[in-house]
Amino acid sequence: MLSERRLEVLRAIVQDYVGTEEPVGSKALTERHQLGVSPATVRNDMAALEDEGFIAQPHTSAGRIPTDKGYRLFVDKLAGVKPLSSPERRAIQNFLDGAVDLDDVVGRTVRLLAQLTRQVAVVQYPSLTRSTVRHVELLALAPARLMLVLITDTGRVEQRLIDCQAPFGETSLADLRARLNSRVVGRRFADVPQLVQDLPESFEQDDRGTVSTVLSVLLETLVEETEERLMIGGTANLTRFGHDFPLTIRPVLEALEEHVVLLKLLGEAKDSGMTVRIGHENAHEGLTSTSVVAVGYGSGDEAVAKLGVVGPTRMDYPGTMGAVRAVARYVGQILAES
Amino acid sequence: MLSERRLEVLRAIVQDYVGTEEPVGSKALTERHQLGVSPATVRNDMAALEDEGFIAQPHTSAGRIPTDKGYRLFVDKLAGVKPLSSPERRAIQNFLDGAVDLDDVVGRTVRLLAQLTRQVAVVQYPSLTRSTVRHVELLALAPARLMLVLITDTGRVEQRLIDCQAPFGETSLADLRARLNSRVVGRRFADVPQLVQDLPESFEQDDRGTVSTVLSVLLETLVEETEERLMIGGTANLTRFGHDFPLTIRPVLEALEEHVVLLKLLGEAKDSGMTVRIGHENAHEGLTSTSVVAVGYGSGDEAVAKLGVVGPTRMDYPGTMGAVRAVARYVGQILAES
DNA sequence: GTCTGGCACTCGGCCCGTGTGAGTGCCAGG
DNA sequence: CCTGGCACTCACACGGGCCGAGTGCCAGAC
Repeated sequence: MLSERRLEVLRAIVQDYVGTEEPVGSKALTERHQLGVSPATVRNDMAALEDEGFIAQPHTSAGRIPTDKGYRLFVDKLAGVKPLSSPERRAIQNFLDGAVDLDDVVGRTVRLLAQLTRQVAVVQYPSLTRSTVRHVELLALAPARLMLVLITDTGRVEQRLIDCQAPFGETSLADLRARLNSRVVGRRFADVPQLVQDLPESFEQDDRGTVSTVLSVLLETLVEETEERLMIGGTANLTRFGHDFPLTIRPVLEALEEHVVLLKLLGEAKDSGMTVRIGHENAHEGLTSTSVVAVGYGSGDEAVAKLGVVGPTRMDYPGTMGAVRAVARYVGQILAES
Repeated sequence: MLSERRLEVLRAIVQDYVGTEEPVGSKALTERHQLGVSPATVRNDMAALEDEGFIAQPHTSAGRIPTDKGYRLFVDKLAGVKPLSSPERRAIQNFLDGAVDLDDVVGRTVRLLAQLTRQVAVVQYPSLTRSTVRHVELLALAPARLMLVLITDTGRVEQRLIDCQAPFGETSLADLRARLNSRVVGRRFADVPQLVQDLPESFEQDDRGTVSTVLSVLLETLVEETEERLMIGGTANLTRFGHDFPLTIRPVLEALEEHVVLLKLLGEAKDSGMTVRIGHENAHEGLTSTSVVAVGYGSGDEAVAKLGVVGPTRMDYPGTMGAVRAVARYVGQILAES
C-alpha cells in the first residue's frame, strides 16, 4: 500500500498538472506545496508511483503526468466534491427560473453547465418511460387520420401521426380519448402497455381496428429510438483541450454528434450518485482521452434522466463534480414545479 | 472590365485552390488547365486580377489565393449550381422518409446536410408565425392551472403553463377550447392575434379574466425568443478547416453556439432563392472567415423557415449550393405530407 | 531505515545559418 | 498582345549546437 505521503504527492501532481497543463517535476512540486521533504525524496516517491502505474513520463527528462489510473485514485480517495459558492448557486437559480418550456429548460441547463464547468455539457431529456402521464390527446386531422399527442409531467410532448384504415367518428374518438386518459393519467409510461391492453375489447366491432392501431402507435412511441433525446453544448470549450488538438478534438466532436453513443454513455452511469468515467474507461474510442462526469436528475426522488459533462481527463474533478451535482438538483426542482 | 480569359483564370484559381488548399502559381495553372497561353501571360493576368482585388498573395513569392471579392465574382458570374446525382437524390429521399416526427425530420436533415456537404449544417425549425394552426389544446392540470398546447401543420408543438387567478370550470374550458379552435384552425399563426382579440367579450364576466390570461400567453408565445429554434450538426467537419485552426475554429464554434446569431444570419437570407454570404459579408466577427449558404424551405410555395451550411470561404460553392437546394426541396415535400 | 545533497546523464526545445525551390516582376523580342 | 528568359525574393526544411529541466543513483547524515 502507498504511504500517506506518496498519496499526498500524487494529489499534488494532479493538482499542479490540472492547473498548468505541463508535466510536473520534483523541484517544482516541493516549491509549490508544503510537503516537508526535499526534491530527492519526492523523486523516490515519484519513482514508486510510476512503478505502480499512477503516473508516467511523456519522455525521459520530463516531469510526470498522471495516468488514467492515477486520476481514478485521485477521484476515489483524494478528492472531495467542491461545493459551489453561494453567488454561483444564486446565478444558477436565476438563470433556470426564466425557462418557458421543457426545451427551454434543457437548453438553458446545457448552456449553464457548459459555462460553469468550461467543458462540453450533455443533458438528456426526461425519459418518456420513466415519466408520468399528464395527458393523452387524440385529434382528427382528416376522417381517417389522427394525431396522437403525449404529454408528460416533466413537460415533454411527443406527437405522432396515425393513418387509420377506416374513418373514425367524432363520438368514438371522444370516447377513446376519455377512456384512455382515465386509465393512464397519473400513471407511469412504463406501465401504460399493460394498462391499455384490453381496451380494444370494450369497443364496438367497427372501431376495434382503429383503436388497436392507435394503441400500437402509442406503444411503439415508448420504445422508439427517439424515445431518448439529448442536447449538447459548449463544444467551443474543446478548443482549450490541448496544444496538439487537431487530432485530439476530431474524434471527440464526432463522438458527440453520435447521440446514440452519448446515450449509451449516460446509460452506463449509475442511477443515483455521481459517476465518473476516466479516459480508457470509456468504451468508445473517440473518448479515450476524455473523462465523463454524469449524474441522474429528476423531479422527485427517482431519476428521470441524466446529465453531465465531457472534458479532458486533465480536468478539475472536484469543481466539475460540484457543478454537475448542483445543476442536477436545480433542474430537478424546476421540473417538479412545472 | 475583365477580359474573358482573365475570368477564366480566376475560375481556374478558385477551383484549384478549393481542391488543393494551397496558393496556386502561374505554372501549375497552365499545367492543370487548357488556357492556351503560357505561364508568363497568366502572370500578367494574375497581376491584373490582383490589382482589381480579386486575388491576393499570402506573401511575396507564393501563389495567389482568391479574396472574398474573388469568390463573390466566382459565385455570381462563373459558377452554376451543380445538381446532385440521382443516387444522391435517392439517398436523400430514403433517409428523410423514415422520420417519425418533426424533431426527427429536423435532426435527420441536419445530419444529411452535414454529410452531403461535409460542412456544418444549420436547420431552422418551421417558424411558428409563418405556419398554420392545426389545433389548439387546453388542459386543466389543476383547478387554477392550465396547459396550452399549440400544434402547427408542420408538426411543431409548443406548450406553455398558465397560472390563472381564479378556478376555471370544465365547461368553460371546453367552451373556450371549441371557440378558439373554430376561429383559428386552418389560419396562419400570424393572423391569430386579430382573430381572437374580441374573444373575452363573448364570455361571462366571471371567466373573462382567465380567458384574457390564456390569450395573452398565447400571443406571447408567438413573439417569444424561443419562437425561432434551430438545430446544428456536423461540427466535426470544422476540423478539416485548415492547418492553423486552433485560432480559426474557436470563434466559429462560439458563434455556432449562439443561436441568436445564427437566426439573425439566416434571417438575412432572401426568402426565396439561394443566398450566399462570403467571408466579411457576414456581420458577426467570428464568421468572417466562413461562408454561409442558405435557402428557405416550406411545405407549400412559401418558406416557413430556412436551412443552410456554414463552411470555410474556401468551399466547393457549386456542389454545396446544389446539396442545400436539393435538401430544402425534399424537406419541403416531407413536411407537406405530414 | 529513511531522508538528503550532490552529481553525471539524458533529451526535448530553441536559435541560427544555409540551401533549395517555387513563384514573381520585368523586359526585350516575336 | 503574347512569350521566353532572367534576376530576385522569401518561406520552409534541414542540421548543428546550446541550454535547462528533470531524472536516477549513491554516499552520507539523522
